[in-house]
Amino acid sequence: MATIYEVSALAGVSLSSVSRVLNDHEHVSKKTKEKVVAAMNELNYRPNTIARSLASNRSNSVGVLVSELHGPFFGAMLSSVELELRKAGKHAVITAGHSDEESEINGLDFLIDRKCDALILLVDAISDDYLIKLSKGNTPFVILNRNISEISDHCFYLDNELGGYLAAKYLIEQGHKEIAYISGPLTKQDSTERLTGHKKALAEANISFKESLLYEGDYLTKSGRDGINYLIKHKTTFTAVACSNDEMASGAMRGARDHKWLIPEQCSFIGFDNAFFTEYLYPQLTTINFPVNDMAKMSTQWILKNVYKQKELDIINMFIPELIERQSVKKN
Amino acid sequence: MATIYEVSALAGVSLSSVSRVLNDHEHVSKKTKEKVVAAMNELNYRPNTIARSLASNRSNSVGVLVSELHGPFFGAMLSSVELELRKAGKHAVITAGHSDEESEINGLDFLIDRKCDALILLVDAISDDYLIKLSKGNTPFVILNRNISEISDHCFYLDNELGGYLAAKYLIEQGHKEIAYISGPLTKQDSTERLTGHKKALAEANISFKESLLYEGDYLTKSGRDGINYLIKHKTTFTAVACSNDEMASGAMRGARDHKWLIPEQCSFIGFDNAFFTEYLYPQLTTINFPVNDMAKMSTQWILKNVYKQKELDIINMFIPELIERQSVKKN
DNA sequence: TTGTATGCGTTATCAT
DNA sequence: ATGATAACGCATACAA
Repeated sequence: MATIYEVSALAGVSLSSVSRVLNDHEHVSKKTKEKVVAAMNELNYRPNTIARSLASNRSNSVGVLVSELHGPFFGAMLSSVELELRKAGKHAVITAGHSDEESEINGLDFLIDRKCDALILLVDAISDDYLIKLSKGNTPFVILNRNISEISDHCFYLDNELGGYLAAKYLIEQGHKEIAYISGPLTKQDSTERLTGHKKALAEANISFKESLLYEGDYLTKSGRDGINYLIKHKTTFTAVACSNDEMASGAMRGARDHKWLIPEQCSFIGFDNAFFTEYLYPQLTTINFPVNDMAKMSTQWILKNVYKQKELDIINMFIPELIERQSVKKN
Repeated sequence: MATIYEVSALAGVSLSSVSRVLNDHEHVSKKTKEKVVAAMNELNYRPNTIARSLASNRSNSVGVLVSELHGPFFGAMLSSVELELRKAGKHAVITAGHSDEESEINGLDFLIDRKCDALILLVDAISDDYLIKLSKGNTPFVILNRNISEISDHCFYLDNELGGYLAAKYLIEQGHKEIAYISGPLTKQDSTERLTGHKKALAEANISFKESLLYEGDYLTKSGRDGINYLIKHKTTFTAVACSNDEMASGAMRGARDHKWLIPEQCSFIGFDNAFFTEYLYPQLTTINFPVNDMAKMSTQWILKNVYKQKELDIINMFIPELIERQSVKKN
């Protein structure tokens, strides 16, 4: 591997000059620039990014810390971020936190230690306080899917309450009064917000919320199935079930079908997120759209603007959910 | 940020001693080690990984280059790799190649430049030759989902031909003779292998393969739907359709249903991969199991063994697919 | 076992 | 506009 030394020797200029053309500095004569470029090509020179990072304290890469690497939601999110970053000539360094505090902090430290210029965080185990403290450090970051008021201009999230509200309201409009709810972990902000919205819609329609119709799942498909089984086993009656996300909704439909229920004739289902697979379910799942891609794009553009000074843009921190009407809900 | 200098000063020992305890060297007296550790704690010292990389030429991280960051297959794969790596105290640096040669090489260079100790590659645009040449370089790597004979001991892959064979054989056993086939891009090795297996099973049963029953998709859900529409539009007749992966199978089922077909009564479907969502489809999808997690785990263990000298293990390069019988195929 | 000195490949601060 | 030289923070032969 050729170094900057050899380039400078071959080009007959100083180290500094080589470094300058490398970094697109102004004030370099056309002539020397040409000599340097020629030498670089001849030597097939490739800058050592590690050495650059050490000397400059930056890396042209942004760290992404996400709860899990699989699942439709995270997948979509990672894809958008990486694409947007690469278009800007930056790289993503991706790591998983597994919703475990120690593990998340571990991943965070890794990214910071690797001198990422900025971070995109999608974490739920790390406390608000920790993040607020982190914001005083010197690695800028944005937070996805979570709103911390003290640093809310760095946060990008969905109006989850509105989403939960829209789902329930729609079911009610279709004539449903007995509505079961399969929730995500109630330790997570988005879960509780969605549930809050759900309750709000019920209240507006003068329908009382029954604890017996609530099941707390974990956002994974299987817990949707467990949820419906739980509800059936406890002999609760309901004509529709709202789910905190699409994966649980698909699990719930599967569970209902195991009991020979007809969907949506005997029971309606509504999901949340509008994951890619929802329109391939049968019946196609009515759900709430979560503009993940927009959110991911916006957050990386925030970084492009604030950290790399690359572009201007209007920042939107809160995104709006919308009802996607398909075929899993029936007029009652 | 405290440096090794300050630690050495506070501990009253030399730089080298600090460096030694940092790297768990033998031949360090208990006494000095204690002094150093104490100093580190007091200063809240955190080693600079970049400087370490520069000086040592390694990074304790392995690079992962994958075609896409989303999709059930890649998600499962990334998850397994990251988990296995972290258990071993190593980190994953993940990047996407988007099945585009320039982009893949770009990602590859990034990982190599970042001094990853090893690479895990799931790429399909980069040529065999390029990879063979790369194998002579000094960054060790493994290749997933692809077998290049010259470096086959670094390759981990499925017996795709067997998979395609098993799927078709099963359909034939159920009495199907007119079998449509929705394939992945025939430029990709796995696609052609699966198709080859399919044809082999047909041949064994003396059923001639009809080009008119073949549709070439792109592994995405939508192309499954497009495929079934194409087949219907061209008035081909068939009682079953085999798909190169589960996503296309789900799209195909959706398409068939749009035409009011009953599944599996009027038409049977079989997928490939056994993605997480297949048992939540309706009817539950009969498919071929691809042990992605095992493969991912094996490949990272190969690295743990060969690069980090961490563990012994028996290497398996080729993984075996199995039929997963569910409810989307009917006796004909 | 411990310490000294040098190198790793750049960037950045000065002069010139 | 260009060049010398000192960081950057650590690893590692080599010497002691």
